[in-house]
Amino acid sequence: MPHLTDPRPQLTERLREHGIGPTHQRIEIARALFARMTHLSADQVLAAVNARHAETSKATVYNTLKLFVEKGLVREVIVDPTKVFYDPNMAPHHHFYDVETGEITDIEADRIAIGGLPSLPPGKVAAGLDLIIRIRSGA
Amino acid sequence: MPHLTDPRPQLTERLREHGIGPTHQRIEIARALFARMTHLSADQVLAAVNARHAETSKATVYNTLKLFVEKGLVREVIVDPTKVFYDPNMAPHHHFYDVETGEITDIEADRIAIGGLPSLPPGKVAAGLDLIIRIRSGA
DNA sequence: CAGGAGTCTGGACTCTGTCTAACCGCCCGC
DNA sequence: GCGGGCGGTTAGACAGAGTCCAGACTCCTG
Repeated sequence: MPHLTDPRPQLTERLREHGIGPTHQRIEIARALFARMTHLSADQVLAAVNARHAETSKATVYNTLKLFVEKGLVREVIVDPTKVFYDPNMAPHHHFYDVETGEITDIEADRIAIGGLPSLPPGKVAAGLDLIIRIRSGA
Repeated sequence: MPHLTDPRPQLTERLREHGIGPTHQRIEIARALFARMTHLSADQVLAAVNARHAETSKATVYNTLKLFVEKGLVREVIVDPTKVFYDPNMAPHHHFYDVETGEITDIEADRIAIGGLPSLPPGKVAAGLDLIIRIRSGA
């Protein structure tokens, strides 16, 4: 009975598509993000990777996450001043951020209409658009 | 010839309006923000205050900025994972963030139309809406 | 098998922000 | 005025995220 759903081949493929040489550590880090498909902070990724066999250093996790962002494999979500979250969902979308629990939830982009975007300062191009709706419990 | 534009009385007044007891340190911190009307990080505020006569400790600057945010005197802008910026402009508006220079620029709210905001998760209320457009130089 | 480029590692380090315990000063009741 | 209390301030130790560095490792190529 062969392993039915080993994700490593798909992950290797996906890394290659983005011009990232697949190494053991990079595959494990990609697995941590794409297996869960949730927003993880760098230290959550580190913990998830090391909870399995693969021992990986903090520096490698930080370097790799930065590389993934540069190569367009994941997206940075900056909502909490104390840590950065990494979002494996690259489809256009926005975020709810619960300021009490720290929970981040996706909002599909086509559920919000943003119109009349202003002209950019001269010589500048858009590098990203983040709409963050902060929420808390209450009446 | 009396001092024509000493801002301290206005600042004292403004602090009182927001239920903040005016102390020397708080007035100096408010002055640093409102004299410039730009986005400053906590350590920039600390440097600005201490560049004048007033010696003020790091803890007081952090405590005071947090107090100002609670009382609705200034607004936190979270765009850079390494530090929080404080924005004395409380009128509804959004932000450009230059990822290369770190510069933050205001966009008046009525220049952007955001429609069809999604329903919030049950039991939650909106606590703020931040639209950040990241820009960089380039073609 | 040797060389080299690229990758990984642990640990020291930096920096923003928090905490704590003592101190100060202002105001209020007497 | 005088004393006491309490909010505000302080310096410095501390915590946690992220960076840096020099050395070691891996894997590909010739």
